[in-house]
Amino acid sequence: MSMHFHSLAPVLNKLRTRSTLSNQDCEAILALPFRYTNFEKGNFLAHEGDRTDICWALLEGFIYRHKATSLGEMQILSLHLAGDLVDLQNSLLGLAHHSVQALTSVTVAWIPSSQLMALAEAHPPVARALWTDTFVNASISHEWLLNLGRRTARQRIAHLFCELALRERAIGETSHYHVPLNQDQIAATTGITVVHVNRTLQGMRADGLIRLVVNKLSILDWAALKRAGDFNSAYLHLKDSVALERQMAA
Amino acid sequence: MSMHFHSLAPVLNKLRTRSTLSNQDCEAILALPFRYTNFEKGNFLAHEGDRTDICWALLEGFIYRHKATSLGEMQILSLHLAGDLVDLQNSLLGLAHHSVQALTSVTVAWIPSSQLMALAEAHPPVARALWTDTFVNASISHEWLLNLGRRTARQRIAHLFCELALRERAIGETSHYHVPLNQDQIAATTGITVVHVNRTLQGMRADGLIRLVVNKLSILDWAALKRAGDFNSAYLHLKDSVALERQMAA
DNA sequence: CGGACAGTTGATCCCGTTCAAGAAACGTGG
DNA sequence: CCACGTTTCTTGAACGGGATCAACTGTCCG
Repeated sequence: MSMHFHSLAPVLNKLRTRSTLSNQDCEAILALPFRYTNFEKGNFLAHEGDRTDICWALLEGFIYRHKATSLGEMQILSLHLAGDLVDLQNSLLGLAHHSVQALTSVTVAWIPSSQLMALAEAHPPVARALWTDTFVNASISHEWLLNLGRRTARQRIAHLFCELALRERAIGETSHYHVPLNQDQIAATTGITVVHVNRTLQGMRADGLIRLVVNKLSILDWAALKRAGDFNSAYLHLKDSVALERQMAA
Repeated sequence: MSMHFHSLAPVLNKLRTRSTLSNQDCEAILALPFRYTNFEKGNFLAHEGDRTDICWALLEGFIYRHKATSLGEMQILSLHLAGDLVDLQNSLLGLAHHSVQALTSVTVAWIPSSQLMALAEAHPPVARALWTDTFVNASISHEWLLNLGRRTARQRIAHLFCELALRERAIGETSHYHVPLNQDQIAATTGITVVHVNRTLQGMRADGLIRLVVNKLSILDWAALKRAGDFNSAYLHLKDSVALERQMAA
C-alpha cells in the first residue's frame, strides 16, 4: 500500500479516523484515478449555479464554501482542511448550490464523482466511510446554525477558533494555529460585521484569551477560550478528542 | 407493488421525485421491515446525547430537530414533513448530536439503520437516492445558515414560510398552508426573539403579505412574499419547481 | 515611492433584546 | 356549559449589541 507524497493519503487518513477500512478498501481508495491541480489563493473551484460532476480531495491548504443573498452578502458555509473531500454535495446533485473557493493556495485532487460512486458500490465499507464523513459535515453545519442563531459575537468567534484549532491538531498541526481567514472572512463566517469582528477580537486579546497576528493564532488559555465559545467538541466526531484537547491545553 | 395506506409509500414517493428507481428498487424499499409508532405532539424521538441506531420514516405530521447552547437556548435545525427520512445522521453516527421531537402528533415508521444500509448495499440506485436525499438536506441547512447569518428578521420569517409552503405543496397540500410552529418555535428557527417574531408578523400582516391564524397560513401574494424573503427555491431541489411555484401564485 | 489591501478607530443610529405585564385562546374537569 | 389553569399571543418601555458610514493607519510589494 504505497502512500508516497502527493497521493490521496490525507483523505484516506481522515476517513480512517472515523471508519474501519480493510487493506483492500484502502488500496482501492488510493487507486482512484485523479488529477492534481493547484489553485492560487482566491481562485474559484466552483461557482454557485455551475453544473458540475467532479469533486475535490483537498491535499494541502484551505478551502471554503459560501453562498450569497441576492444582494450579494456572503455567508461562509464551511471550511475545509487537508484531507477533506470537498463538494461531494455539488457533484452528486449535479448543480452547485454554493461557491467553492481557495482560501489559501491549495493542492487538490480532481476526482470524477462517478468514480467515487463506483468505488463506494464495490466496497461497502468505503460507502459507509463516505456516509460517515458526510454526516460529520452535517453535524458541523448544525453546530454552525446554533452558533449563528443563538450566540453572541464573542462566542461565535471563540467557537470558530476552537473548532479550527482542534481540527488542525487532529491532522497534525501544532502549537501555533493557522487562521486562514482575514477579518472580512471571519465576519462572513460568523454572521457579523467586519468592524464588529475587529472590536471583538481586540476584546478577546485584551482579556488574554488569544493572540492573533497575521493569521497565526496562539491560544493562551484553552479552557477559557472553550468557555468563551460555549464549545463542546463532540459535534466534530474526532477520535481521541480527549487526548487532542489535553494537547491544546499544553 | 402494493402501496396500501400506512406503508413506506410517502418515503418512496419523495425519493422518486429526485432519483430514478426501478420497480425492483421500489419494491425493495417497500419491503423494508419497520414498525409503526405514534408520538404525541411534543414527544421526543431522540435526545441530544443518546446512543441510537434507528432512523424514522415520517409518514404523517411534522417533526423538528434541534440542539441547544449550554445555557439551554434552543436552535431549531430542521423541519420535516411526511415522506422525510429523519435522523439517518444520528443513527449512522451512533450518537445523537441533536434532539428529535414531534411538532404535531405524528405517525412514523421505525427502521433499524442496519436494514437501510443493507438495502443500499444491495441496490445501488437506492444508495444513490439516499445520498441525494442527504445532500438536499445539507443544501437546506446551508440556506438556513445564510438565512441566520445574513438576513433581517422579516426576511428570515418570510423565507421560512416560503420554504414550508412550497415543501407542503410538493407533497400535495393545498391553498391553506400549515405552519406547525408557534411563535416561540418560529423564534427558535429564525434565531430571533419571540417578542420580535410577534412584531414582525404583525408587520407582515399589515403589509398584506400573509394571513396567519392558529397555524393556518394564507399567502396573499406569493411574489411579494418571495421578494420579502429573498427566496429562491433552487436549494430545495424540487422537481417541477416552476409548476409548483405557479400554483403558489394562484 | 505609490497603490492596494488589511486592520483600526470614531460617531451615530437602529434593529432586535429584555423585562414585565396583560389579553386571548385553549383544554380540561366538574 | 361554565370555571379555571395553562399556554400562546400581544403590548409597552427602556436598553444595548452590533450595524453603518467614513476616515485613518499600517504594511506589504512592485
